[in-house]
Amino acid sequence: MDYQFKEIEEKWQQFWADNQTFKAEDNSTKPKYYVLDMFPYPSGAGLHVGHPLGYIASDIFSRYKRLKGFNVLHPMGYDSFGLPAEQYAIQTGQHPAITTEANIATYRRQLDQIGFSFDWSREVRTSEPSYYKWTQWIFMKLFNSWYNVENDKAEDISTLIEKFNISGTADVKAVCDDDVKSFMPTDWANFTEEERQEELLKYRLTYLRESTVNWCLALGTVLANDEVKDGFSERGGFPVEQKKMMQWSMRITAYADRLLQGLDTIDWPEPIKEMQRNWIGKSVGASVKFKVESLKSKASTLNFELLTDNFIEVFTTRVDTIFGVSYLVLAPEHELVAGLTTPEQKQAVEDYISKTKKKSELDRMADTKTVSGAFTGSYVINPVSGERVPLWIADYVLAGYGTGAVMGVPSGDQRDWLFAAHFNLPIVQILDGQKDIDVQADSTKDGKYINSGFINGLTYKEAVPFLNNWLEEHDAGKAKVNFRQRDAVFGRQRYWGEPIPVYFKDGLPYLVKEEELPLILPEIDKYLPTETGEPPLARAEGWAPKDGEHYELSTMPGWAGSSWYWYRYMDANNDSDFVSKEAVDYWKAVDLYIGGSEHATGHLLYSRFWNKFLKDLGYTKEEEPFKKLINQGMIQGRSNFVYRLAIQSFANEQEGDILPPLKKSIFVSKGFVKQIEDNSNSEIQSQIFSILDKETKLIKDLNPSLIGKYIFTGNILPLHVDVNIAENEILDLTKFKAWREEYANAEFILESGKYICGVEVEKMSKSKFNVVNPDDLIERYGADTLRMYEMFLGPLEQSKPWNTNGIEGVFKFLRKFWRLFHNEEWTFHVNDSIPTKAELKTLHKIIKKVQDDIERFSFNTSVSSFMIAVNELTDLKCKSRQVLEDMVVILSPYAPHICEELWVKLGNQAGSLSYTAFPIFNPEHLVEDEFAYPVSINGKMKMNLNLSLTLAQPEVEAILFADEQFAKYLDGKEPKKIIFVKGKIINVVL
RNA sequence: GCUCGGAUGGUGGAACUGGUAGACACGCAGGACUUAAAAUCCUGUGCCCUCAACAGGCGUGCGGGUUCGAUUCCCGCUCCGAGUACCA
Repeated sequence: MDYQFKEIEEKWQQFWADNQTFKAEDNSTKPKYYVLDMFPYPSGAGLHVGHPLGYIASDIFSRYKRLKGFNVLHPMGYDSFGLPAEQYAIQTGQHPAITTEANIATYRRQLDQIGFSFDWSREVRTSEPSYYKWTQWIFMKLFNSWYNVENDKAEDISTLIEKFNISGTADVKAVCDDDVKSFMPTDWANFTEEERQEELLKYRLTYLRESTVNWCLALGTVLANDEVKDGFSERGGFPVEQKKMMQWSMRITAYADRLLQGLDTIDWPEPIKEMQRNWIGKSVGASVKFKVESLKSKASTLNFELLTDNFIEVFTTRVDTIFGVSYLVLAPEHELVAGLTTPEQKQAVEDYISKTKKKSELDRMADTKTVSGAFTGSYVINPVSGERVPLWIADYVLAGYGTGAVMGVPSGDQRDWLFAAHFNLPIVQILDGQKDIDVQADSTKDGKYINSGFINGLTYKEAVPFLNNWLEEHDAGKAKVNFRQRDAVFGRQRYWGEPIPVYFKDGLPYLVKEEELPLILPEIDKYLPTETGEPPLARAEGWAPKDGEHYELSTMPGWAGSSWYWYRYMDANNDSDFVSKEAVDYWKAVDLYIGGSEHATGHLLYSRFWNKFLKDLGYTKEEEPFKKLINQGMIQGRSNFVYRLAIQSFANEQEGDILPPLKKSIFVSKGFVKQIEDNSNSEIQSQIFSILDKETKLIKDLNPSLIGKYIFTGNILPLHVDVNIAENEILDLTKFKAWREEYANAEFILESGKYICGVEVEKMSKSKFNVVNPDDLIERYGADTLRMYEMFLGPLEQSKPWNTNGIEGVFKFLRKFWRLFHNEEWTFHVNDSIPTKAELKTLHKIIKKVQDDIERFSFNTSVSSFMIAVNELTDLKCKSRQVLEDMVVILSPYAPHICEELWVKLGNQAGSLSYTAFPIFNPEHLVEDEFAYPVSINGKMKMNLNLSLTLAQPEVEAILFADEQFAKYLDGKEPKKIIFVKGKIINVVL
């Protein structure tokens, strides 16, 4: 029978499901391999053709690894908490669990029909209590932990309490809040329970603290930094503002250095690593204290007490330039600004602050050219030189970074230079290596210091440690490392997320008991905040802790459930642990992770953080969770356009009713659009006229009293047309007329009898009619064709527009492959003949090629090679069972359904294909004894010469000079040099 | 601005360590089969010159360099895409 993909694919998908063919073994002597796809959020729109790209690649890889003798873990599940289902719930009242369930069903159906080899017995859903129980459990572990800098790892909070008991805060080196108290063990002993809890909260790895957060009014929730793009929420694009709120946060900053260092140990794409490095933003430098000059004599109204011993701390990466400081700048929001402003400058400073406030976050970011600022009237003292330095405020200093204060060194920093030039502040050269500092700043580190007091004559390398020591000795600063990364806000004022397992007593948070987990998400009547502005969970009736006042009303953010899910897959149905020790010992970490680069600074950073934390507590083994990461490229949409002529009714006459607007649309094929626009094709012009004349006449015949005629205005409107009704840019006119009622009687001006559509690359979206659905393609060509075509499209990591043109080629290939196993009458037919040399050569070429390609994730090139192999075997009329059976195994990771079918027809047991052995490459079959040497003259290829590969240069030269054709090229000249590379090339230099 | 990608026929792309540029596929053109169409099969297809063949010239974004030889390595530039942005 001809290749019946539908029947074959349904049959094998059913077989795999019934037999749990892809269930990974828990106890195996085989080496393990863990292939993971990024956790999908089951959206209502289902999968479009871009989504499965990465899944197909990881599936090919998984199937290949099984054939190579690995015990492969290849799971799938759903990150099923999230905003879209909740937004939908708000609009419709539908419980998000119901929407989510329905969406998951769609996803599952779509995934199944592509033929993925997932181990569905391990499916997880983050919104299931059996799953989020463990997300809550990890939260509790974080709450009960602190970061001990001495051991550079997280430890149970009890070890901190012990330190407090024995020596107070003296021995504690922790990553903690800035406002922790210093105390003696006796003080600790005298603290009340509330005081102790309050203090411990400042050390916990997840903590509650009043902090500035990104508040999104439209979504009614706070957002993490990575969820905000250019001042708008990433989901929905709503404005985001800064607000002070009591919030749960995760002390990810404790891990900043380890997160940074770990990047050097993992095989990830460089751009992703770079994004994480930038996000963490480590700067090595120094903090320096500038004492504030006493203002006693000048301003009697100021608070002297506050100021006398006050200082401003700045962070700098160029402490060596400190003698070049000509001013200091505070962020306008800095808390000291008000106190340090002199009465004379009060007006100017307040004006500036109110001007800054009016600027939106976005304006402030966009406007980086204009220099602005205001003088506070105060001075600070440069600790190294004792000089008075004026204190300014300016919005180029960000309150959120470093200390919110900057020392201005105009000669070394362009931004400072512009500021100084604008406000006439001194620009002092500090290195003899600096050039042209009257034109612009020179940030060089070359040369020796000048105008720099006690570091004059030193080099950069000498000056930095010297200054750091000096500052520390004089209590004026010290070497310091600063990070851009902030702690991650962890609470969301939303319903559809994991409840935070915390209740409150006397205003302090306490964990619920571990036995009470999971803390189930309660039912509520409406998915909206309460009238008093509390989160939706405040609506839950009777939802109260046994002890204490109320539960935490925020829920966890979207990234909570996805920050540890790869461990759950190792042991998905464990009721007593989030994952068993045995499972972790065996599976360890993800070997290959495939997903989009949009998770670079969110999921991929948080996951690494939780992973390190779980390792610190001894629950897991690996410092890094994802050993190798591949980013599949984005599939963009490819829109098709039709071009409608803009037609008007026009009349010269005064009397009578003018023609009604033309009901008929006239479309002109792409090739004529430009010609019409520049009036260069009179034939088309007259064609348009005659159509319009005909229409005019038609209407006037019906109603002779009408006046005027239809004319073409000269404008052409490009309109999106559904990509599914055009093929290879040729519009299917029948389908197009049926597409929209108003086009039923449309007219077309065709080129060579065809209507050619325009093309543009855009985002894939419904409104642009460029969404291609895998279901339709599977219906028409089958899953095996879709799988291979998605790979054939180009390199996995490259972004590209989807284009269905060409899928026929892959489909034809599979038919041709099927035909290899059949005779003219489509009867299955192979024989037991001994393979010929040529057949073996083809076979071993493809064995090697596919093996090499898969291991370097070059799936597109193996598809081409399969085509070549099948073309060759077809030409050789190969019917050898031995060769064809190996072909089935090699192709099976790519096109599993057709291969399963042929495998059984070849006499093998159903289902055994997935675990058979990948054919072993034997290089002997590729050994050639002849080679058609390209002969080039001066590097330009001229001819081929068939020579034995055993020949060395002298023999080759002899044959070459005896060659007639070559003599022609030589044209009597004497070669200067002959380069001979065995098996590669002969190049003659004339 | 900075960082990271990328640029090869009409199209998607191949050429893995410098060694025959354009594999494979789409599209297009011509042919076979057919009453016809679809499907299938065969042939051709980088550009220019040429009726055609032979032969030749030009060709991997642009300009240089290294080399017997460069899509591949080096220097400078242009354009496109992604990320990031007063980070002190």
